[in-house]
Amino acid sequence: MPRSKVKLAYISNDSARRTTFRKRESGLIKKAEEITTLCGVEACAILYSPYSPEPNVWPSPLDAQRVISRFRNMAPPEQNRKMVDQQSFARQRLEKTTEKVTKLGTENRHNEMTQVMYQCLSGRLGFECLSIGDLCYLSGLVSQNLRVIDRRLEFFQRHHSG
Amino acid sequence: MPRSKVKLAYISNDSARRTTFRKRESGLIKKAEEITTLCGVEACAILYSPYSPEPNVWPSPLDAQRVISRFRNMAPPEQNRKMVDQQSFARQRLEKTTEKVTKLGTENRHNEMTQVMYQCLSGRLGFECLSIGDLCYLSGLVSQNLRVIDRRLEFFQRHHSG
DNA sequence: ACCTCTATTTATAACAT
DNA sequence: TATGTTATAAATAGAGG
Repeated sequence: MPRSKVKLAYISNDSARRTTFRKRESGLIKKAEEITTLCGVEACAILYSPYSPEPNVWPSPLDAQRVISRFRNMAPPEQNRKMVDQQSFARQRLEKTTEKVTKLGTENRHNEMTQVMYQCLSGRLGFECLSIGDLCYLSGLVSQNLRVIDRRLEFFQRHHSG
Repeated sequence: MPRSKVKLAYISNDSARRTTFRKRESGLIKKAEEITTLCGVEACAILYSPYSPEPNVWPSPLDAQRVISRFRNMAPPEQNRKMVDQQSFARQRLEKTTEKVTKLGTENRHNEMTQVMYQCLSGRLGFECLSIGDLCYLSGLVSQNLRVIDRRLEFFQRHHSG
């Protein structure tokens, strides 16, 4: 918006679009950081772009997943209970669905966290983007895997020398 | 930041914090809209606050869930295949976990979309925040439910008159 | 393609209503 | 407490290296 006012439309020039994206991406993340700090609220942002194989997930993949999970597992609205009788059949279906999603979501969440952990271990995500809590979880997972690997190594060594 | 430069720290004054949140919330969403329009990228933002019972989900709950699903179902990294032999056991566990999450995620996603649809139908989410694609999906779901309700009504009417 | 440097536009803190 | 106004800080488009 400096130098000249820009029309709010897709930038067709490839390099200009990339430059604008990089600048505005950091600006957006900065604003997100500021609002959480200033107002003490929870937030997350996910930015996909063709300029990076990975999405930019703020504040961290794990924190984002926690915020997302909260969104996904929201309880069904009180209002549903006040629905007119003709809708009771539909409401029952909602309650069944919601229950199923909540159950499945809880199960799924652990798998997701495990997946993110593996992404960190494989170097696709930097440790520096993880919070203290995330790092504790990671530490536990690493210990578990180390025990498995140690047993495996022990087996190979015994087999080799025996 | 105008009138005076503000320190980046939690605002202890309740009403000032609320005011700042409202202003910055709209600013952040505007910036998110701009970057997607200008650069043609996908993005989503979720803002939780004590000022609203529902989180502010941008661009819409359904679109956000699509972006999130893409994040959750990312394929395991190529690098894993290059891991040293001692780690192969751990890698196999990762592949199994990832496969399971992907399968579960696909199943779960449909339930999530259904859940959001019900939230819209119950008035907890405004239709105006849904995109054209979301509205088409919603339209189909409404039609389905109408058929069920019609059948139910027909049954009651027959029972009453018979 | 990526910095640095402005000229401007935009966002917004404090004030006013 | 919400909404409107304004002075100032911050973000950023385009230029130059």
